[in-house]
Amino acid sequence: MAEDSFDVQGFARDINVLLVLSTLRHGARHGYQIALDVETESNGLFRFRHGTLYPILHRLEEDGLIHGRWSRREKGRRRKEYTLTSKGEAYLRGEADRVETVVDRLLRMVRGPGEATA
Amino acid sequence: MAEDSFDVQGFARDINVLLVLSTLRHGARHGYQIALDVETESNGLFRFRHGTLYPILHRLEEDGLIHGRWSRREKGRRRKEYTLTSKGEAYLRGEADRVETVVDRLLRMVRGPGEATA
DNA sequence: GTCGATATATAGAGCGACGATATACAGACC
DNA sequence: GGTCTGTATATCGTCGCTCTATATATCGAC
Repeated sequence: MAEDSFDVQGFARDINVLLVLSTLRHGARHGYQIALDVETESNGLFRFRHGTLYPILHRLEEDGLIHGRWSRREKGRRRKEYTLTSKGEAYLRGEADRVETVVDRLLRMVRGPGEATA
Repeated sequence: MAEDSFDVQGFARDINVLLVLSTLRHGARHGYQIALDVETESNGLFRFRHGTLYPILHRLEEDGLIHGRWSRREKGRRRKEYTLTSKGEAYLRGEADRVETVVDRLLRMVRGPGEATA
């Protein structure tokens, strides 16, 4: 019996979602800060362009994985602060495991059963 | 000093390329057989639609990672048999390591430093 | 007063997988 | 003879998603 097929096309999006949600594990963040955090914490390996980030934030909020509210500031451009919902937390854990499993299976196929990991 | 940024968009393609090249490690294959092998060996987790597969094969041949030649058969539809070139073998090894590294870094960020792997 | 950093947002371009469709050969079944 | 299924390669149009570019807005520094 064949299992569910892996969605290759949606993988890029999955990775971006994981990155956004993971920064919110440490507390509330607004969009611009999320982009900075991801780039800093990954030493530039992962990076968000704002044309990618904001649509993702809107979609995640719509899906109930994050919750956003406009913070009131006396000075500066207004920000939208996002927090991780319990639904988002659960998704984050499940998705991380799923990515690990899929890539593990992929590397096993690519390297063959007898070949050790570098 | 920031390292090179990870290309999120090209990751789906990278995965498909890895799958194609890995089946050719076991010997020459034609396109249709590659698709069957990938699906069988992964127990249906990974899967190729022919609208995806053939363009990839053409591009890989153009890039010199695989080499194709039409097999002469008395009966049946003619096939194009592909073999892995030395360039393709090298790419396969390097790319597998790269995927592993990137995903490792991703999961480390997502799970945090103190959290063990499931 | 203009430049750069902060901050959010959208429209359009472009890349790549996917679904549909086409072509072609062979065996089975009626 | 005609149809259906399985083998086998190929292309086109669509769709989803990232990326570039652009727009708007606030503020400090020069």
